[in-house]
Amino acid sequence: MAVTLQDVAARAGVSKSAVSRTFTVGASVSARTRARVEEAAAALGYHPNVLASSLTTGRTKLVGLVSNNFSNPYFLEIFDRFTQALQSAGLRPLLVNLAHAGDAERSLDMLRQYSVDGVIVASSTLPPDFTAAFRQAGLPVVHAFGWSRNAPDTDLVSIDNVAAGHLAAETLLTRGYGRIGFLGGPEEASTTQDRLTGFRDRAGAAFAGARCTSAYAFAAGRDTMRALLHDGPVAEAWFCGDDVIAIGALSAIRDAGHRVPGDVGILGLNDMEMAGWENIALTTIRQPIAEIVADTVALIEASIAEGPRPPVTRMLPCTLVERATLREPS
Amino acid sequence: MAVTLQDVAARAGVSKSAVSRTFTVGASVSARTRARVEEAAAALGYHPNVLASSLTTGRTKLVGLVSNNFSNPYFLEIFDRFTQALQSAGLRPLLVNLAHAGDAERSLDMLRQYSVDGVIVASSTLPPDFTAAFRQAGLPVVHAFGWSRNAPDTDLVSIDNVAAGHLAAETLLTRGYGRIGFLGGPEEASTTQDRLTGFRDRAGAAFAGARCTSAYAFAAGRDTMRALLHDGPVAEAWFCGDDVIAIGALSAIRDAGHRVPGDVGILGLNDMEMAGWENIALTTIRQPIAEIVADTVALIEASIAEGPRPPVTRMLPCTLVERATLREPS
DNA sequence: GAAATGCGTGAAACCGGTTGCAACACGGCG
DNA sequence: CGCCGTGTTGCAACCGGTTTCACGCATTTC
Repeated sequence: MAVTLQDVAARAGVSKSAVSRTFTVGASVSARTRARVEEAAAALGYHPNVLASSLTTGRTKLVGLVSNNFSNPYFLEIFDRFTQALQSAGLRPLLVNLAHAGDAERSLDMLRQYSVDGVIVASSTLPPDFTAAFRQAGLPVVHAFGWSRNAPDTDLVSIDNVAAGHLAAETLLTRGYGRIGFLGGPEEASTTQDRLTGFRDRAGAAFAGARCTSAYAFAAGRDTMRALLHDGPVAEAWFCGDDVIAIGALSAIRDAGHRVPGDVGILGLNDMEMAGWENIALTTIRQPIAEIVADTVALIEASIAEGPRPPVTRMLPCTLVERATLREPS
Repeated sequence: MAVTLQDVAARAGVSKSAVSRTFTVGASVSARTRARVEEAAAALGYHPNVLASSLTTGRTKLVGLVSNNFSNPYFLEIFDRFTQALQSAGLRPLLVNLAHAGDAERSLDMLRQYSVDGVIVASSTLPPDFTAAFRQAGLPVVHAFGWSRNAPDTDLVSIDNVAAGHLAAETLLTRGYGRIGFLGGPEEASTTQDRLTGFRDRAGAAFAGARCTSAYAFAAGRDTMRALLHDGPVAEAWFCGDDVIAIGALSAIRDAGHRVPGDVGILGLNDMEMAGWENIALTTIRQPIAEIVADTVALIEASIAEGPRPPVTRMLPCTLVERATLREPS
């Protein structure tokens, strides 16, 4: 079927070893042999079988890309960048969708079966021992966009969520909103907790309360805001733990006849592409997603190349993106 | 490092063959041997190495999932479903992002290197000979959500885009819009051409003209609609070849002071999740994405299991989803 | 009771590569 | 001329599995 090492060796009139060495960087081959092999390989259209070589080298160049956020459009941007960055690094993303409850264990087995070189976990709401399980299996793991309290010894790349909470509270207060509240994502997400902590800290007496949604989804933001408008607590401005939630909340607020940003202010988090669309124009806190992805891939590469080392935590700063859902600073 | 077949064999006191057969369905093993092997495997935590077995079986259970639509949120829904469907079928998605020009060839080599069992191409704007290249390499290929004119012999699962064009024109005319136009996606996309063909056919004398955008993106829809409002052709209603484009167009129309759906009607295509958000409420034509994905995966499974067969084309019907960007039928 | 049938088993070859090792060629040196 | 070091090469073992094959054994059949 496919062209093998053997075929190339036969055609070039050399041994298998010679061919193998031609395609191994840093191996000792004479210029003459290399030329012959390369010519034969080109003529036959030979491509080394990564999987076969992985048997002896122990490297598959496969990286598990694990997530359970397949409904938040923000993650498409994340996947886009991850796949591109991995491809540039010569690594291949094996995508794992943790949609259902039982998927976690099975995925772990699966990634082991394919002997992936490393795992990137992109999510803030995974079962807490999931990341740890990889780590325990001896696989390099980097957790991006969130973290597990139960896996303090894994690499982590993320924004500083407490600082994001600070920035949010300061921003809302600066704009002259009196009572300010927090409308977070799922309660169990580490990011939600951290953002709330930072926000409440800085809001002080102006803190009007917090509510969590069931998911990072428009409907969740809309319904929770509806309930909030009906039952309270009331606030003049809300910091939402995610842009999609913020957009849902916006929709509910306008439906109820309130004006944004005059009556109510809304501040999102992420700066997903849609936040910039003119008919949404969400003021939001931007995650430096390019840097997060680049750092994550760099860490995975380093772990693969250099073996185990003490875990690294990298917290990146956020910035405010001014649009139209918050009053101008007075 | 990892537990191997050999380890299990030693512990169970049997040969490698016996262990291998225990994990091969339909192989001949006595109940007693099977029990012993299973116990040993469980005790050791053994999982067969798929990659090693792929050497002899020729099956990796890896499926290339190739796309270049990583900026259209609609595709996150598609990836979500594909990954879930593949996982349920015991297959693993190796994600390939064709963002850059040179990626196509390299990806082809790459997928061969990993000896994937099959390839799913999810896009309508790929270089036309890309799909054909897979086919020529002897790999099962299914093209979903579009097709290549140069690869008439590959499996195809898609909506009937000409019929979608018919439906669009009929719908707009029924709602009493006089002059109707088409605002399509990228001109080179097969889907754009087919939708236009169907639309123009049925619009007849009411056809006001067509314009293509540079990408499936909000900004493209917005900018093209701005230009259209400025330079014409003028139309009372537009059929947009994609929801994101439609949403961009909506934004431009409202910015220009026109009312939707009174002055101008907008009809999208896809029914992505955001189209249903109350603050967007886009009337659109729904692609039966669940069926497309299910059929695609079923075809890949069949191709892998049964080998080459004549190519299959499956065209699924679309339905109209009523929301708020088109007048009610009179 | 002997021969035919069948299943279950292990040894060994093989899948497509990599790599340790020993053999070898070559040039430079004393 | 002999010795040595360097650089190149092929052989063979190995990675972790699968599969062919022949054989042993128990069961069935005449």
